[in-house]
Amino acid sequence: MTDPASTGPSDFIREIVAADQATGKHGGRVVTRFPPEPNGYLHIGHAKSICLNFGIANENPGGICHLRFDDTNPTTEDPEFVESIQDDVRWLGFDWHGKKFYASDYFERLYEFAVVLIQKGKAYVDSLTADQMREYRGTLTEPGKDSPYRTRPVDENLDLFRRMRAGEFPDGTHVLRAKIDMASPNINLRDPVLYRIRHAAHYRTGTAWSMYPAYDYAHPLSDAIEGITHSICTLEFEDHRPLYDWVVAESEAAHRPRQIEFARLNLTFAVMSKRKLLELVTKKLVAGWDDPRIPTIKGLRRRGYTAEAIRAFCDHIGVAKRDAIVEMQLLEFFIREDLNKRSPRVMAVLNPLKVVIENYPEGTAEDMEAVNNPEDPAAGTRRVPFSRVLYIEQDDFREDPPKQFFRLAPGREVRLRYAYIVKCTGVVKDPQTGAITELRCTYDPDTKSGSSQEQRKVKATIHWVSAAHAVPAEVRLYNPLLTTDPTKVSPDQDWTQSLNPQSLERLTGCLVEPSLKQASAGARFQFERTGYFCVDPDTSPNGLVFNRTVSLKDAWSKIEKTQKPS
RNA sequence: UGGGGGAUCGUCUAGCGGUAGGACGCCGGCCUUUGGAGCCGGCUACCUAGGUUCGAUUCCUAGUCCCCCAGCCA
Repeated sequence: MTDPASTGPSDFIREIVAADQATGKHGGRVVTRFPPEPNGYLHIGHAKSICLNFGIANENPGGICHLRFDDTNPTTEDPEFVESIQDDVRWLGFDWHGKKFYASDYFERLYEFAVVLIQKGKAYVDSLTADQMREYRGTLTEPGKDSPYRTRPVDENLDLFRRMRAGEFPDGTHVLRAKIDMASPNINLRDPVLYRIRHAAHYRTGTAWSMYPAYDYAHPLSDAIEGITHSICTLEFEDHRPLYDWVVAESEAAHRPRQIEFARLNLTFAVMSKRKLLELVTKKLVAGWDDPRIPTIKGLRRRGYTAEAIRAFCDHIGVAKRDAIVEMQLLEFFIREDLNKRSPRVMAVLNPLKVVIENYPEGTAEDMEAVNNPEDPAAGTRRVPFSRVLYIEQDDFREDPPKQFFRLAPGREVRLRYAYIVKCTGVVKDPQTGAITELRCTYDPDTKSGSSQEQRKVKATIHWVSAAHAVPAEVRLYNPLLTTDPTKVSPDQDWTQSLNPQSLERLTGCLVEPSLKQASAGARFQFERTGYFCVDPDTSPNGLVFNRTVSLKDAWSKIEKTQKPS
């Protein structure tokens, strides 16, 4: 038996690559590419593709994965996106080793290929309007019919195409189309558009061009030019493959890449479409591309996700052709698993409840020794100040404790983590509202953490902070952005209606242990018993701000739910 | 009612004619100064119907269901 941990991911695409390597199909070369269009930020779905393409390249000796910006539509693309994409790929831990390309680099060569196509009688300039073209295209069940311009002489096509480039015609007046088969049952083969006129400035080529190549033309040729061996894309391009192959073959490129399709990633309760993500950002329904509630790489990163966790997730969801929706819990599992090993533990009280230890001397404090990470002895220990007045979590006290509630209640004992066992002796309430404002407790000096007298067992240990030493902080809790399954929302209704109004909970009165005072943006911690948190860039000298990356698994909340069936 | 794909535990995924496996999740238990982590055990699946075969999730046939395609988006 081989150790599954040492074999790495395996899937049908890697099998194809391995088979090609075995037969020497590409002379031992493995060249993949990640080809984003710079019209938005990368999200977790792109991460799957990145891990696949760069992963395959990394696994094969001499393999390489190109980063190519598929920038053939100047109206939606922007250098801001180019920057963010590069940043995200690097952050995820991948390197294109200088192989960074742009489809726009190939515009001149693409033009030359197109001229050859025209000369061969394989492409023509069509002057139908967009509406007419739609009519001529036919339907799913009826064949299309030839455009009257389909038989335009080569010389005229050449002249028109040259003048399209020169900018002589307004948008929409002409297109260059492949001459394939208007009766093909595959609609993509019914003379697809190769070039369209667009008098728009391109972020890289400026106004040099007044027409731009279409994806179906630029993409296969870009792959061929770069010597891509395996061109991996998502399922919706499956029926474009005959066109992909046609373009490569007709252009007589020296190299023949193979397109292979796989199912894109879907995640429960996550907004994954580029269109919707853009809508959230532009309508300011979220704070930006890095809002921790959206599954962009920037959002996940700000939320506290690690590149390692995202990569582990991508390696474990697999690559296949069936449509699938991965449960968010799986992503959460991988971030918990990673953070459990690496993040230092601290005590932080999110919803403070004041506790006075009546028999503890006033005006003094003692330092308690706390373990930084029980999973990593090398992380050492730290000192946490303890004193007479503390704060504990409101959830850790119940005046009328339900069954199986092990925490503090009148007359009950709990251990204060790394400190003493305390007993609740009294409850102080607001005379007007009846709300609990303070707990009175006594402590047992013989039960100090780590002391030799420490024999007594209590059912629960709770976290705390010392009132005189604690540091105030804001804590942001994130809940799913969508209240309903995104795939269940009918296309004609406004999907933003299903946004969860409680997706962001800002807790402003939190108190954290003093060791956190100097924590800098990006630092990750486990708040004991609560979850994993990271310092948000909004943190300033005026105050700490934490994001909850993910909660800890919570056995009590499950018990509680079964107790009160609603 | 054209064409292209796909159907295996609740979810994701393996299987390549020979005991249907893993992960997440869920349910028990152990352990625990985090109701965390860890450990142990359990749960649930081959879309249907025929056929080939000693033997079918796998091969064949016919169905059923799901996804994608009628942008001058990618």
